[in-house]
Amino acid sequence: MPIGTFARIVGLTASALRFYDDVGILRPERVDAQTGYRFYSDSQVASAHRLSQLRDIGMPLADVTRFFGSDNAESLRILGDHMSKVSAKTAQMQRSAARLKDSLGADASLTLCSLPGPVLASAVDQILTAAAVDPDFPVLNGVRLVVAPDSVSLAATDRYRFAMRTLVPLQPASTDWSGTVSGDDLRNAVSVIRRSATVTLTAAGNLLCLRLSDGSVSHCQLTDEAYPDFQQLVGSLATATHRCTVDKRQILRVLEQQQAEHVCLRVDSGRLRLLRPDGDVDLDGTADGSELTLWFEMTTLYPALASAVGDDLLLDLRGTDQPAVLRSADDGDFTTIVMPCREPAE
Amino acid sequence: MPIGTFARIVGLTASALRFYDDVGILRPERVDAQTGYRFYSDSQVASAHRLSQLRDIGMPLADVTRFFGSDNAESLRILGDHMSKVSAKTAQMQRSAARLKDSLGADASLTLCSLPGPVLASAVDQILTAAAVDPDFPVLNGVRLVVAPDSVSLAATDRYRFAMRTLVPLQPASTDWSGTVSGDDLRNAVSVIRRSATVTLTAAGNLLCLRLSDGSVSHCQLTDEAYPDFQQLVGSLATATHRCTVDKRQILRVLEQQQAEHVCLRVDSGRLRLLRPDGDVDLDGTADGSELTLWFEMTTLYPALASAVGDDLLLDLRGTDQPAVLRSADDGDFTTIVMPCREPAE
DNA sequence: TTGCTCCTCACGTCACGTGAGGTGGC
DNA sequence: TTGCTCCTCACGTCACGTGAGGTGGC
Repeated sequence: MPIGTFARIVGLTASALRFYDDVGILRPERVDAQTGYRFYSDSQVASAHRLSQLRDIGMPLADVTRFFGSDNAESLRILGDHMSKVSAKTAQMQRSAARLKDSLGADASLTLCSLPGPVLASAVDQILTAAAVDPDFPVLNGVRLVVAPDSVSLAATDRYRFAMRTLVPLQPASTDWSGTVSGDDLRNAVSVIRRSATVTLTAAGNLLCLRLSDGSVSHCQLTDEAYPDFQQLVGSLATATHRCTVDKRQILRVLEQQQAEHVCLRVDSGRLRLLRPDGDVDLDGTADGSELTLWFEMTTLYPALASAVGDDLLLDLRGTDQPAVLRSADDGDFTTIVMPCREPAE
Repeated sequence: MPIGTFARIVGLTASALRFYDDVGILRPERVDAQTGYRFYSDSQVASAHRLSQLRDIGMPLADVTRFFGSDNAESLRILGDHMSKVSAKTAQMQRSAARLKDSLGADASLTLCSLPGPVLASAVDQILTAAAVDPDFPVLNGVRLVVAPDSVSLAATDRYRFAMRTLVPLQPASTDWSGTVSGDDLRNAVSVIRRSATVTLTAAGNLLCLRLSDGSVSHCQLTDEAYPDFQQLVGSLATATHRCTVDKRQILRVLEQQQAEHVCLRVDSGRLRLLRPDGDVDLDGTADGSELTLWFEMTTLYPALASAVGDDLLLDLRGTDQPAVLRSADDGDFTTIVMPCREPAE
């Protein structure tokens, strides 16, 4: 096939293919002696496609040549080495950028509050389990931070689950403030946050600055996009129709052994049961209300239970199309709202 | 000052400075008409240094020009936009690399085990709190993975704290296997792991492949560097001299309110107490053994307690220079070993 | 004849780095 | 006189992209 057709198939430009011919990385199978036309064969599609992918990830042509000259294991090593370099470089750049942001943002920044680093890190870990990873909703990748004089709350949602944690600042804050923090930036910062005795949060422009005990500063981007109004969401919940208590350890243990993608809970004569094809399980605890069968996604319910605080949990239900609320039996600082799903078809 | 001196001070090369002069980005304060010698002033050091930093993070000169022509807030925006682009590009590259690795590593891979995604994700979250972030010990940034026929264990340590979690695979595994997984890669993968009903682990060369329910695959680099022999560490612990029970919620609550970098625990007449300058706190629970005063780093002890499973914890002590062991009172699948520290000087 | 693909060859890109050949000050 | 810094100017780098000017097949 001629160069244009080949180029479209493998995702390279004709000019790139001519260049690869010149430098000898990918020679056409046949060159017409008369016209100089290059012709490629079907069997060259695979390697040209791979070449295209290697260039997409920025591998230099010298390494690409080595890659094609090596066996599978060695090629994997070359690829891994390259990506390590890429990661190291971006990590380095992110640190430099953080220092720069710090020196720029030092003035005109607003001090929000101080928290013990390990406490904030645990809270961020808890909350981030509920943040979305959907590239279509970048806002939901973020964490909502609301600072009031005597509380700091973190919230995140992926539209199926909503999690909210409240912390008490070391000193009462002097301002009210709220913003949406980049979840990726926060995830990157959490390791160093955990290793700092205290962390002071300041806001400067579209940056949240985290000042650590050793004087260094981490930065997280803030976004201007509107975050769903979760305070209204929480406030507008209907009264629960079913109140259950759940033993966290037991239900987690049962869920850990099951492979199904959906979980079926049933309220029946004062008890909560987990329905499974290979045998139902009676759960410890109590359940008020009429008979009710609810389905949840395993990937929504398990993280909600696992990140909850304490062994005794309260689960408030409102029917099959209303949110369920999960919280600690004796502690209100971490709350999760979970949406049931439809009964799976099969 | 002449170009060479200036170059050394601001971290740029003389050749780069000549180029910046030519294109008009950074003009020397004075140019000798006779010799063409460039002379820079002290007042140019700051902006040249900033220019150097901007180039280090790969900002194009066109954006650098805008940066210097804008006010503080606008400069921060330009910087943030640039870093967003950088992050987006590396994320894209990492996804492409993952696909490539997958297509290469598909053959010759060894299936290790399958686990529910949310369960694995929670375990990884727990474990990663104990992994180091020290660039001097890159191995300790990793997570040790040990697969046996009927157990999968994850372990990590930063030399002050050691955490180990055991999971039960969905089907008994057919092999014994162990390796050290990149903590960064695992941290990046944990969000998608949590959203997959099941995850199948396979090893191919120096890669751990995580195959998700939707057919997609995430990859984590494995390292060949030797990981500390933690099984020997655990096996060689002396018998505990003090056995305490601790109410996790209570001790966390107390620690969350304190600002100090160190925590002092004291065993005394059958009780465990937390000594604080502003008043000691008697902790609920029991404590066997003679009088003993132990110090811990807040950044070591708090994450150990916060990631522990269950409300009732067992704390085994062995004196001031021996590791303490923390685990759930009725559950052995998550254990943390914590090193006490010296009494702080002040 | 028109429109399309293909060719070669020279030059541009981006942000400098590298020499060659020469000068100025201690 | 020697060694050092500085100068200009041309060319190289890396992986192509762009356009000019021209050809070949339907």
